[in-house]
Amino acid sequence: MRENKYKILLVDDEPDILEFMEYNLRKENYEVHKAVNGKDAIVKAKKVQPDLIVLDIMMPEMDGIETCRMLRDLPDFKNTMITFLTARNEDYSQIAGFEVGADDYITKPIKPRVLVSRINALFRRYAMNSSEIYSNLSSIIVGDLKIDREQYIIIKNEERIDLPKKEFELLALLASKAGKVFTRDEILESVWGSEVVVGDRTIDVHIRKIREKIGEESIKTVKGIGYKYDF
Amino acid sequence: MRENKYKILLVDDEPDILEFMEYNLRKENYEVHKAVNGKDAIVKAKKVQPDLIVLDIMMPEMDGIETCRMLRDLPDFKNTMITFLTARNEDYSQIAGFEVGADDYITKPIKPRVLVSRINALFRRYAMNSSEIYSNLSSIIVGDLKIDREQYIIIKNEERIDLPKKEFELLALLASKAGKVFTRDEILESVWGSEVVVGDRTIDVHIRKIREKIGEESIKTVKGIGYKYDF
DNA sequence: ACTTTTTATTTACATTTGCTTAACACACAT
DNA sequence: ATGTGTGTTAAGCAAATGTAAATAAAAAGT
Repeated sequence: MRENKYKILLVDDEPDILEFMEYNLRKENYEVHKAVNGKDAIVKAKKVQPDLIVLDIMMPEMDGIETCRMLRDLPDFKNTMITFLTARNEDYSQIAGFEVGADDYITKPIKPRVLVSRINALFRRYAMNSSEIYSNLSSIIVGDLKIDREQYIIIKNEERIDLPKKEFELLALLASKAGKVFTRDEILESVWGSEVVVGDRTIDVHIRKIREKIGEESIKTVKGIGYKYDF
Repeated sequence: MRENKYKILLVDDEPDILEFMEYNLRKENYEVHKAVNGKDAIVKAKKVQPDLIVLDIMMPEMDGIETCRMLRDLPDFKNTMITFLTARNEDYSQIAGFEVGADDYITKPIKPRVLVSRINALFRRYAMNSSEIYSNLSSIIVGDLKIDREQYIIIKNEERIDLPKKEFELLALLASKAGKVFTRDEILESVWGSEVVVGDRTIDVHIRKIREKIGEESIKTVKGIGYKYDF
């Protein structure tokens, strides 16, 4: 178990929303801090060293994306979880957001139930990543899946699954940071490399084949952005 | 059993972390030494000849990966265990440090329990490698195969098979770590040596001849990666 | 030293496998 | 309706590996 509470920093220019989120997250026993703009966020973040930062995208002066970029440039926050708060229809800002290194996003209007379960899920994975399960460096374990780089096989329910190279690399990427949304560009960059140019449907087809082999549930589509491994 | 304690060299630029780890490892009866940067690490390592070196990746001047590379270039530390200390959630592209020859990694923040059990596990493996496997150096047994290095012969089902040198070395390599996929490069490096240049089909032909003699099943092709011995 | 035999490598092609594409279906939002 | 993005399928293509036979190199025998 954990000695002290998880720390969350909420960043939004609307005090009502801050209050609302704070109320719901405190109930879940998180330690909540608040900031009302980008600059404030950076100052507070340095002070409290939160485990998770929730950033509203639309803010006057310095928006969430810019704030995220600045946070990621500071060594302290290279590995802090960051999730965006976005209005449902802002496709453009969403896409820009993930290239800056966000892990997840939550859409407005915020429903308490969704907010809480989403954040709980993030912390579940976060806890896993730092625990002993990682004892063997050549294999990643996430949920009921074991990805063994050394043997180049996947194990699910004691059962071995062989995947071709591209499928393996793609799954390994998604699983390397469960819960994080990977944009199509990130996937291409990482699995195919920067020079290679492939068609629009290539990733989808690979995703489909992986789903065929390990089940439909684990890989979730995030429309307009990309895919994430979830369990 | 072992007459004297295992020696561990801890390398980190933050004295607090050094102290913290030292305290927990001494309790477990390890002999602990410390270094505060890469250069210092190499000096101390030469002096104390540790069994395990724990290297922080993020260090000013010479980082952990660079230090590891330099250590591995010294004949004394070719077989010393090295593990990295890394911030959690660093995706595995950064953990490319393992190509430098690390044995494990431990994530920060460090929990005493995890640290200790992880290091104990490493020494358990270490002890195995230097006792059972090496004491028996002349013969490896995997599945229904016995590989006798001394006599340069293979025994399968009580039956003696002699293989020419290259085929023998190749099979011995694959069998030395059953299940592990050896890339073509690893095979070339290990069986042919780094300077030798041979054609594209050379390995395949040898694999084919081995399969002809010991059966098709045991050596599996992993397309795009290499071969593995599996049973 | 020369011949023979064995082992290693290359060549040229066959075969297999996996990757990508194209064409269309579907879902969802405007 | 129309547009945008993703799902699905099958087919063609390309890359990686398999294979046999020829050649080269090394070892062994005479």
